[in-house]
Amino acid sequence: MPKVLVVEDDPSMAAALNDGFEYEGYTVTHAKDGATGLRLASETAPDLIILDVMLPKMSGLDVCRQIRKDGNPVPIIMLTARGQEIDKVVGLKLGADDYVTKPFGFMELMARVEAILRRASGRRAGIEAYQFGDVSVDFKKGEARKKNKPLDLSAREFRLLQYLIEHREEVVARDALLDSVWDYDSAPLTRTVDMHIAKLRKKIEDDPADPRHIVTVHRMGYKFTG
Amino acid sequence: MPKVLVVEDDPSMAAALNDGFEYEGYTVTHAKDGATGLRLASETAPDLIILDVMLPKMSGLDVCRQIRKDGNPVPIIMLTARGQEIDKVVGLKLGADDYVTKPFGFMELMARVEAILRRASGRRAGIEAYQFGDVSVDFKKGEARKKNKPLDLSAREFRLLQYLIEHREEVVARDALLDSVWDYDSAPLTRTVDMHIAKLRKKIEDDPADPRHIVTVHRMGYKFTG
DNA sequence: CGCAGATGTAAAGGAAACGTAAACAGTGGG
DNA sequence: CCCACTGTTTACGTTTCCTTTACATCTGCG
Repeated sequence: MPKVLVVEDDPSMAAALNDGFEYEGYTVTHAKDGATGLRLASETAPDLIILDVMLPKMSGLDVCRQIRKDGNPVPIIMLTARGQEIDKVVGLKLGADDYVTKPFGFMELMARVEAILRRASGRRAGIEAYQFGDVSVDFKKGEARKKNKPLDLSAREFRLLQYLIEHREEVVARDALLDSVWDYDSAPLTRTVDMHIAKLRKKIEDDPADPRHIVTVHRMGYKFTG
Repeated sequence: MPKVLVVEDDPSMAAALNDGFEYEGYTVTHAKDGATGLRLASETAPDLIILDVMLPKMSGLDVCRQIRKDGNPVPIIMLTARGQEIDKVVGLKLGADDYVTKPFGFMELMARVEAILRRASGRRAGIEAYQFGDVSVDFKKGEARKKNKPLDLSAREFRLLQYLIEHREEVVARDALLDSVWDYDSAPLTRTVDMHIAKLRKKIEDDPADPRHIVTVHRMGYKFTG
């Protein structure tokens, strides 16, 4: 049962996060300003910190910077208002692990939280079956369906999809895929990955030209969202 | 390593259960709606089903009822939200084995799971006999028949067929077969497996050129479907 | 807008996997 | 020793699908 520290000055937002996380089984600690957040970050040793960028007095960026300065590697997710996109780069540079732009759905936040906690705990699922949208995949049986109709996936496509799902909500680099799905000793000099991504999209996406599940992150790789 | 099927539409709850069970060493399959849950319940033959009562379209109660209607005696634990206490009686009447009210601690759930699995631990061992289509096999006696006529299977063919049947509906890799049916320390550099598959097909399939029971999954292995 | 690098995607060889027959090898019985 | 039987390897034709290539399109940036 992970502990979450929410640093947020807006009472209604704080209450919403509190309720949401508690419903999901997390233990929540709440700080209304940066100084308190900083203190609780070291005192309560949370597994994760949700940090609003806009805070009275001490900004979330300062809090983040100070936490890292103290040598605390706890995962941090930043909340930014729309139009503060600049903060993305700055925040990530300062040591945040992810950021979410307000307004956001709680599900979206939870997806990131889970991805980050999964990453932090180093546990990889080894998923045997998965379902997203109208697609279901059973890796053990080597079967996939969309709208309950069989999908004809090749072996490579299965492995690629499995890897993406096991790293869902994370950006996966091409050479990471070449490493794991193929057995290349690193060599991003081929377009093979892109090729297979395209084939996969054609099979599992409703509109392959506007993919919802396998999205490309320019200059970084691909990300599965399901 | 028992298999658990989680039927839950809420992604974060599903993820929490998934992580928890995997941490405890269980193999987890996940369905996001009742129809999929129903299908996976029969296809993956889980040792236990965690079933949310509140599901889109088909309610957990309906899923439970249908599973029992299909004659599947798998233990089922229902998840109900607080205030749905009525469901307890209904659920248990419909054939659920236990129920847990949300929110709940994972420890509490695990205690019930273990209790139920201990109770239902009439674990299935190595298969002794099996029947599919017009073929029947008795591994204990070492006898096989097709259309009621004796089939002449060699010892190796028996072991191969037994392994395939014990893993029916799953894709079995060649090196897994070499490991289990032969005693090779892994070395897919031989065509022996393919050879024996061909021989088996010639004996048990109606049309060996278009096999229905032992199908090949390109680049992955073979799959028995009975 | 225009450029450079990155990505989408269709088409085309070509490599790898597979089915199968036939040769080869080991074993036990008469 | 020969034979029957089983299991393994080899060889080759066929099928599958992986990779490469080529070009169109897009993105980020000045």
